Amino acid sequence: MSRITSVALDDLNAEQRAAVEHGSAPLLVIAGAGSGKTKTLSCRVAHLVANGADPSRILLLTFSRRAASEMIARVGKVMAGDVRIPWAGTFHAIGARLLRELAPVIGIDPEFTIHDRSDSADLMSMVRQELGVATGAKRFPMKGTCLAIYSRVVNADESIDDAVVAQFPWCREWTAELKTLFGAYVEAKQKQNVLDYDDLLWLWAEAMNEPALAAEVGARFEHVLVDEYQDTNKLQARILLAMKPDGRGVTVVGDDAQSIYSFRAADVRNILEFPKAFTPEARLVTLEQNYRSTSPILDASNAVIDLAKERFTKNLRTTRSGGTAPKLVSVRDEAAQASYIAESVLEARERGLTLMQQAILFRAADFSAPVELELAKRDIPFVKFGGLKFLEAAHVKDFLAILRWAQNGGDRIAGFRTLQLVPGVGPAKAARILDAVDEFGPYGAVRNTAPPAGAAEAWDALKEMLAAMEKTPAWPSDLDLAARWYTPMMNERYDDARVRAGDIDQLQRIGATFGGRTSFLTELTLDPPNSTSDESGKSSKDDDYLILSTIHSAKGQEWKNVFVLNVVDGCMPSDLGTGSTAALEEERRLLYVAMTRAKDELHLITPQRFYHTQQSRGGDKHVYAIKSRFLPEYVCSKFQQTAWAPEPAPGEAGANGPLPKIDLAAKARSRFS
DNA sequence: CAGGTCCAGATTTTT
DNA sequence: TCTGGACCTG
Repeated sequence: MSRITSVALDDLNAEQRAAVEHGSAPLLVIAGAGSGKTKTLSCRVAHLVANGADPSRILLLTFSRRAASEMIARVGKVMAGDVRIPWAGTFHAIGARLLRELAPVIGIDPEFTIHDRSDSADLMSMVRQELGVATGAKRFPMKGTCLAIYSRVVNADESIDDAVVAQFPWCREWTAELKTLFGAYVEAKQKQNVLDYDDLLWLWAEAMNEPALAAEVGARFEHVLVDEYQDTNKLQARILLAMKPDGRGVTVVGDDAQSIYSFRAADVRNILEFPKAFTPEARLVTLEQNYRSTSPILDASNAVIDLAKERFTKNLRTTRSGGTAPKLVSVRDEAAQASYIAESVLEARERGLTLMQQAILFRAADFSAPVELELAKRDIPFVKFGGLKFLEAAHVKDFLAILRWAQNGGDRIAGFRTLQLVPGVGPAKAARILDAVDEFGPYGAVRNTAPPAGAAEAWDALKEMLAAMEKTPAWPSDLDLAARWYTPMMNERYDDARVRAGDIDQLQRIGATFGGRTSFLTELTLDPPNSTSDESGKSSKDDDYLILSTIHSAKGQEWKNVFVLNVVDGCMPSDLGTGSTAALEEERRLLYVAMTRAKDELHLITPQRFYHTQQSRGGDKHVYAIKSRFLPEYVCSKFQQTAWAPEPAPGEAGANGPLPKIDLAAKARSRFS
């Protein structure tokens, strides 16, 4: 077994090695950007296993499923064997799995279904209607806001009053109503046997409040390793500490300079105060050697984060001397920004960089629309991460609702959606049928209802489908049943049904790889494919393509050549994020995260003007933008500052650049609405 | 009561 | 531009 680790250990620097070889006392690893965090963590897992730890008694909590599988793949490589870590995934995914197991003990039905964000918002809205809270003259917060407040309360372990005052001050007058609403919302979830994202953490945490249960679950895992610990929230910290009160076997890894999820109630204090949670204090290992970026890029990144108000890690060092200074490129507008990128990307490809070694990063998903248009025009393939989600497409939601309702007849949101697919069934009729579900089940309730006028065929088909799914649930044939029933309805409903049919096909194909309905629905809700072409692009998988990603979704990744869009006040920082210093500081860290993704080349682009979106075709109304406030003169001096203008196209005045793009962006979005 | 039309308001990042 | 709600019609 030592053969396995000794090879890998030679490859590590002193600090990495210390982290890998550390025993079972609690350990905090502060790992700067590009400091070999994944490598260290996977080596540590491999080292533990090589020294006798049982892989099935290791719990690996990572931020995304992708991070987990990458880690597992690397453990496999280091071990030169096929080591599987069965308990690896996000807090939410692991929570769901544990809760299904613990269900009988904690008084919930193990067949619960899980609501994603929009389902939860719909249920919130439904409860709000029934309660009549929102009937006053003044406007009650919208459903999404209600859910955000609720979520904040749960994840930050705060009172409603505190959460509203601190985060949603404009809702202060509604605090009492919100309390009532949340009470009713919780009741509705319980009655319908559905859990939302927050329940997965909260129920887990509450279960761990029971010492006997906490001891039982804690003892299952000899080692618990948590990645990206700076982005965990109060509730997640509570879970960890309850399972492992003395910290034995606990390793957490993170970087406070990369904390970018406070909008999800992530709390940097978790990582900063981690050592003090134990006696004796947890060991601290700091990784400051950067292996990713050239020194000019790292210098510029350090200069940006140097200006942060408070900070706990030191600046990173790199051994990668040489390389060119990062570029700060001024362009006329977003159209020019898009041309600049397209040309630079192609030029880099001429020099030998593949498209996959290059990425375009941005603060908000829709910033990339003009770039997408330009890339499409030039036939440059790309895949976009973040922003619009596969699961948010109406037809995908429809299809999954059918399966979810069959799984859990009590799930009113799923039933409501399914029933209203039938022409002639609206909210009232659907509600009446759902009221009968408790007694008769979905099939029974539908059978007892007269078919709506003109839709007898669809109604009969619905009955048949539900009967089949209820009597002999079978996988993956339930998928085919659902698809067969849904397809005619989809064709009726959408003009672009043909495109959508492709997605349903994909869902069937993905679904068939799961063991059953429950695991399919759970996994899909908790770890959705994070790019729209993730699933449909299988055939072109070995093709070369460019990555477009939100900065949030780019977490943990790296590319040789990185472009950051709209590094302009109002975009970075987003003008929504300038309200408080805390929010502003997070925006600064976001820029830092974006910059530190780059290995060899980095371009920050600042368009000078932005066209107003609401104006007639050909209009020229625009505002002038100024360079991001995170780039004062001193920081700029670390860059090569250039201006770039596209070659004027022959016979074109160049004034009608930006307008068609807006149309395309809308089209792209409406495809999924 | 279903379903269409019209208007007002919002508008980031994600499990 | 898009969504959600209010209102109107068959």
